[in-house]
Amino acid sequence: MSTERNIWYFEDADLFEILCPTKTPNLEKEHVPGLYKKEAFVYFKDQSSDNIYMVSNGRVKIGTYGPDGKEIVKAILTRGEIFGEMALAGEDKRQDFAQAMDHDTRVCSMTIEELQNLMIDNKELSFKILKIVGFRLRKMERKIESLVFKDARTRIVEFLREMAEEKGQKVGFETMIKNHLTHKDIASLTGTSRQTVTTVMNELRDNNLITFDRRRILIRDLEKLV
Amino acid sequence: MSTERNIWYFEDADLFEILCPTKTPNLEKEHVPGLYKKEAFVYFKDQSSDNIYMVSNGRVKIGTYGPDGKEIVKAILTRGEIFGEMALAGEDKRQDFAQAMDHDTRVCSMTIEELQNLMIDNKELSFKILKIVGFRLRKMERKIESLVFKDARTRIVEFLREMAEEKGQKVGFETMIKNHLTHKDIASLTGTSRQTVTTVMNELRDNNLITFDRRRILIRDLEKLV
DNA sequence: TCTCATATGTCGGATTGTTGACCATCCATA
DNA sequence: TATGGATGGTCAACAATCCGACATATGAGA
Repeated sequence: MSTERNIWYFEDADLFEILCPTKTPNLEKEHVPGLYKKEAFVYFKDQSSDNIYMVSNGRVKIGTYGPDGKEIVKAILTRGEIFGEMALAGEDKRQDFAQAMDHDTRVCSMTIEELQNLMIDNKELSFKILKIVGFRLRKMERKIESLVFKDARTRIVEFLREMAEEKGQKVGFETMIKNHLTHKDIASLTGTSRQTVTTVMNELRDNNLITFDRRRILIRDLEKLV
Repeated sequence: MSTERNIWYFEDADLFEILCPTKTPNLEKEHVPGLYKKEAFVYFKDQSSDNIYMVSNGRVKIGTYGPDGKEIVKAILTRGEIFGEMALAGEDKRQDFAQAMDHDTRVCSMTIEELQNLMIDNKELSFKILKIVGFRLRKMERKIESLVFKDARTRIVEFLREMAEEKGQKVGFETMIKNHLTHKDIASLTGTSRQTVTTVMNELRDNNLITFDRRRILIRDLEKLV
């Protein structure tokens, strides 16, 4: 634990500042965030992996396609979240696509080469990147456990809790999740079907545990949502 | 795939030297590999994460426990493979346990602090570690896709193929996998049940695609195994 | 060699969740 | 404001596979 503290001690390097340097406009030519329309792709599957990105505005969907061509959504990212970082870790071609979900989606980027050069001079940055990748890894492991062990209903409920904890705004006991996802998205993220999501969410609403409409979900009491 | 494998082996060699330096016995006091009996734990779940390990001999099972106390096997590692590396990436307490599977299991280790010091002086090592973690991440992603998309039979078949490609010995068209796992282990690794594994494997045997006994599996022709 | 715990093989019933089908609702935009 | 495509709601039928139960086989250790 004290070890832990030591590691992150230096780690003040603010990734946001590095990737989206709004404050230091001396090199601004390079750092205009990419602007994407709704549905536009930041990158496609199988494209070569040579950039790393950070969401500055809007939402970005990371996903891939199943054997039958059906889309799997792996993650939906919002401001400040990094993606495409697998390029750093030896990925050759993109395994996933990255697609803007909102109209005014802005994404900052940097080539792997640039970032690697920064990392060489900046140990804290290296550790931070490692930490980010490690964090993803743990999240992924939890997802696997969830898929193996838990039934569809539980997976959906846990997904809602996670969303609420990560991106929700607390208002007293209640937690509000904006940026509403479609049932289809939630199904894909939890490995269930669209119909099951609908059923479970309605059941939760009937039990007065949540309310929702097409653009937000309100969780009455995170503690009680089981 | 070839790219992937090249990277892996090339770097592995180095790491092996660092973690299990058999050739440079000048500091041998430190580098006697830990010796574990069958079933002995290298670390337990919830123990603090302060070492990184490499299997030198025998097999090590990485796993955790489900809500009902049932064991989930996440990976079974053999010589040259690294584990416990999440400690580097900010893990505080072990999410998994690591348990020796064979009698004379030997494991080399190094504290995170030591390794971090090495990494600070050795940029290449940092990148290697990052790649290893990234490699894990991709493997994990494939596993998730597999769990979401594919039925039990397919998952089991793909698992056999992967095992064969990673650890099998080719003999002409045939591929032999030693270190036989129990059906229970395979079930846990693929997210299926013990009975389903038995059924599928017998079906494969009936179709003359594989043969097996309790200590090895022989795949007649990797191409044809579908 | 004998014995017992562990591993494998097989079955049918129970269950979960997917699938497809169909209708209702919403909302962007023409 | 009219309209079509996307989204949400619900149902019945079906399929996969898990689970419990039980029999058999194997092999490590007494």
